[in-house]
Amino acid sequence: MPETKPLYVEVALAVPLRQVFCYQVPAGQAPAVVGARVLVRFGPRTQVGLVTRLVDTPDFDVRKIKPYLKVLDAEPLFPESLLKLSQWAARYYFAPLGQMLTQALPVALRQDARAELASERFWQLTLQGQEFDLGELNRAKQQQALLRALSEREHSDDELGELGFSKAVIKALQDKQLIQADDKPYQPDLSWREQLQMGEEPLELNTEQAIAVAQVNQGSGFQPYLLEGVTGSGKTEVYLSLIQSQLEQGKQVLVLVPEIGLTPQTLARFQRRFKVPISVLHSALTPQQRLTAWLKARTGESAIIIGTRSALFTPMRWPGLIVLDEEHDLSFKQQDGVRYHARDLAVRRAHLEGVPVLLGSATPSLETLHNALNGRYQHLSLTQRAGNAKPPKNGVVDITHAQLEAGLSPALIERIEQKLKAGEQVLLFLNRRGYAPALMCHECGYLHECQRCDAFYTVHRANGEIHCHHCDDARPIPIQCANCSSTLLFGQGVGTEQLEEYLSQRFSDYPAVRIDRDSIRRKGELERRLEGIRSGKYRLLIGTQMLAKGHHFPDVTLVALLDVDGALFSADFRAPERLAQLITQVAGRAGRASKPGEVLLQTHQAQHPLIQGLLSQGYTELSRELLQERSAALLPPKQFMLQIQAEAHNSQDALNLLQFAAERLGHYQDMELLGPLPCAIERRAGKYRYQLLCQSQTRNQLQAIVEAELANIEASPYARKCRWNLDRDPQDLS
DNA sequence: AGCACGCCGACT
DNA sequence: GTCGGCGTGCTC
Repeated sequence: MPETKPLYVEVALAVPLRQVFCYQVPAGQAPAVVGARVLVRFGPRTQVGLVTRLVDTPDFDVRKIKPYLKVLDAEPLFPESLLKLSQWAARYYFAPLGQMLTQALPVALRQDARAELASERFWQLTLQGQEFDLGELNRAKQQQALLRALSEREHSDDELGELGFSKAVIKALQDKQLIQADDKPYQPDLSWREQLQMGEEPLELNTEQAIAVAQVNQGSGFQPYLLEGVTGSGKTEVYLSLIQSQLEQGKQVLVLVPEIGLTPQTLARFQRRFKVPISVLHSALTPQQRLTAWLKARTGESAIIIGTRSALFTPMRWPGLIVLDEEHDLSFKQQDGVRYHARDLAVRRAHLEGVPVLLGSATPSLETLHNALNGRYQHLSLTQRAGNAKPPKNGVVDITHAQLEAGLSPALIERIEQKLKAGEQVLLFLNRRGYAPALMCHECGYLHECQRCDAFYTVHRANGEIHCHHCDDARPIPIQCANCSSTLLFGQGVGTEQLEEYLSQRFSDYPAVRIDRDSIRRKGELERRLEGIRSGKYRLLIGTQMLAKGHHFPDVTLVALLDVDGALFSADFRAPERLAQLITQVAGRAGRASKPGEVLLQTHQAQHPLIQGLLSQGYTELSRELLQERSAALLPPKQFMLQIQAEAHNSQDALNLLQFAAERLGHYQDMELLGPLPCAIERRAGKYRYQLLCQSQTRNQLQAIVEAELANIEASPYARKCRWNLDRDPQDLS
């Protein structure tokens, strides 16, 4: 039977409509391939879309179908596995395919950028340049140096940039006709696959590490692993060893890391170990840089691809392994657009690619732990600290009746003093930036409140502002109370800025350093401060979340968490898990083999079961108990959750939609509903926010019910009167 | 989401 | 008289 050529293509467009659109193949042309971008006329505008299917009989009025304007890619942008992954994710997260695909692509490709590595420009001497006497350029040292470099061999534009030659210098020599450009088509350098060049020799693995490596290497095809390794147990060495095995087979490895600061450290360590091309994808790249890294992964030139959440969608020509480090980290969950979880999609991708996926953490999420304990994931454990380092000693400071100074109890101040006098470093963790979390009037007690949010202004002394952390509104610190005009205003509560100020006075002989979003605004400031800590210049380290991630401070022997009470009574069912992870992670920043660390928690709730459990058993055991509690309470990961969030300037507009959704979804026996409830901060940037929580016993039930009802909800008159979104497997119930 | 169309208030 | 407010509807 002769094959009929499809005359139409289905195109996914970046519009929030849960459908694809049909376009005609222009007369006389071969159809665009699935996975290629096409330029189309969409209503009154022109858009870039992705071909998802070829069809010969469209289910749309043929007379209304327009031809597409132009094919942008001769080849699919993605391998089939990534197109499948995007389709799966769009369905799972109840998102339009076009939106999911758009998020999966690098920004440059969402427009009509060419999906090919540009030809490389090489510079070489002209005949005139070869005969040129360098002495004539004694007054232009840069030009002289460039000529000298090029007289040895030709260099590419990029290489010259790395050597520090400016465009101006190159241009000057070109104008003098001493050098010329030669554009050569890009040729991927795949030599790493022939012969793997090592840098540093691998460290010797301990027994547990060796077992973990052997287990993964013995497996074949798809298999998820949880690598549960206490801090300091050498997870990275296991990653490196597994990566080496893959590289030796000519396979690429994708490494996903959390969003903050970890990338340079991890990158440096990988570069020291392997002399292979590494692509790095993170948020600070320009669209063009990102595209280049993406393309080098696709051609197979990059042996290792390191990146944050969205790097999950980087194509690989020879995929071998996916590693996701600090798998419990919240930054793997996308919080706008399609709210996908990079950890869950990494497992899905590994399945589609037929490769192993390794999730690593000292404090695994209960979701992953659940999968490991029930056998869906293979469970690998590292329980020994490298070099026999002792685990930190934990303790509680009950501050029920204590007189606090800048949030510090006398007992803690004394302990800090002892440590400083002994020449050691101290780390103080306070998850509140700014000077004080509120501005209070001494006469009338008024707390200065943001006009657009249900929240108080945070006082920032350094720049003389009060700042709302929820809507970003900022204004000068008022001189008079907004309520009674008194001038007796003071900061209520303690933030990192105030803590630093206090400690700098109290322990003026010991330099303090603060690491939070405010203090490291300037580029390179974080690196400078971390270097100062490593070199021992700073003795007192003060920080927020930021200090809890990734970095290790071997000379710190006392870690104190100043205020853990807030999280003990949170409405979010994940709060205990998060707090336990945070405390364990912060504690893990400190100490080394010869100097074990000590961890102190300041709390009004010294007897709280979570605190006690954590102190007596540690995360490994406590997490199993928390998991059982979750099961008993029929919460995730036992059951499956969808959060519908709505916001509007008029609260009723948001509530109407959620009530309508609750009414529709409430017809199903297999669906349990909670709400509509106000969000933790009900009004934010002038909008009222509510949520509806939907739960089912199985993923499939949830999928089927929501799929059946979504169109109805969307078509309701309320849907247009508010902004709303779906968050499957929500991580943050605020 | 955009963008056009459309139907009512304050301006040259 | 028309400039422009944002409500409603549509996009292969």
